Amino acid sequence: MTTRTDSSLLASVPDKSGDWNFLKQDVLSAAKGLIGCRLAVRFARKVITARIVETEAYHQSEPGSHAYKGPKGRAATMFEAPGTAYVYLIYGMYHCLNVVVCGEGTGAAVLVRAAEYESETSRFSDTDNRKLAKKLSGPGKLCRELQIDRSHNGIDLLNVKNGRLWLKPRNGINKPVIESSERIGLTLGGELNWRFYEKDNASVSRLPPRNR
DNA sequence: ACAATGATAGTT
DNA sequence: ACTATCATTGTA
Repeated sequence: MTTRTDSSLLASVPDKSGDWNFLKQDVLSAAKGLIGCRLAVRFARKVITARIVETEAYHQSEPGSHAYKGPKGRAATMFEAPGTAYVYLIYGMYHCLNVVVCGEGTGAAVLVRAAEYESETSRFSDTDNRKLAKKLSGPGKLCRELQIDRSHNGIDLLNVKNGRLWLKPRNGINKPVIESSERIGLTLGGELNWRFYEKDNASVSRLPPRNR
């Protein structure tokens, strides 16, 4: 409830105008910048929006990334234009949604690990809200719930028209408070703190690892 | 702790 | 062709 002008708060306002240049910068800036952005998904009767609260960065320069071995097979999508969707099947039963970042010809993407539904939570009970908060909390759960699969691989997430799936910039003035940790579930590249999530958000998929 | 489930990449 | 591995999750 502050009334004076705070320049650190105003600094994030340009995101509201739909400036996606941060996706074309380094992969870590892109991963952090996507926290707070919204995912819009068109269903038959409505458009659902969900606010991204957890991401992971992947880059061709490190062995944890599918792009490490070059633009072959499924990883070819990671070398396409920033804003392209990279969707793949994992463990035979789940899908993972990534946003391709950096530049065309560079293999880099940001895994969308968790999001929260944007609206109509307050009129439910606390227990219902806790359940709702967990619906999109994990890369596989998010894709299952939003019905995202490999048919969405390669689509342009920055093109609002005629799409089923697209990105919207941050809404609101405050920048999310972001923390980082190691990426989840990797055997290679596990030492990098390339996972980013909004502090204290109930929809984040996991707490940071206890040991260091 | 582990099973479910299938694409992928590496090895015969 | 065969096999191990997986950017996961739900159940025990």
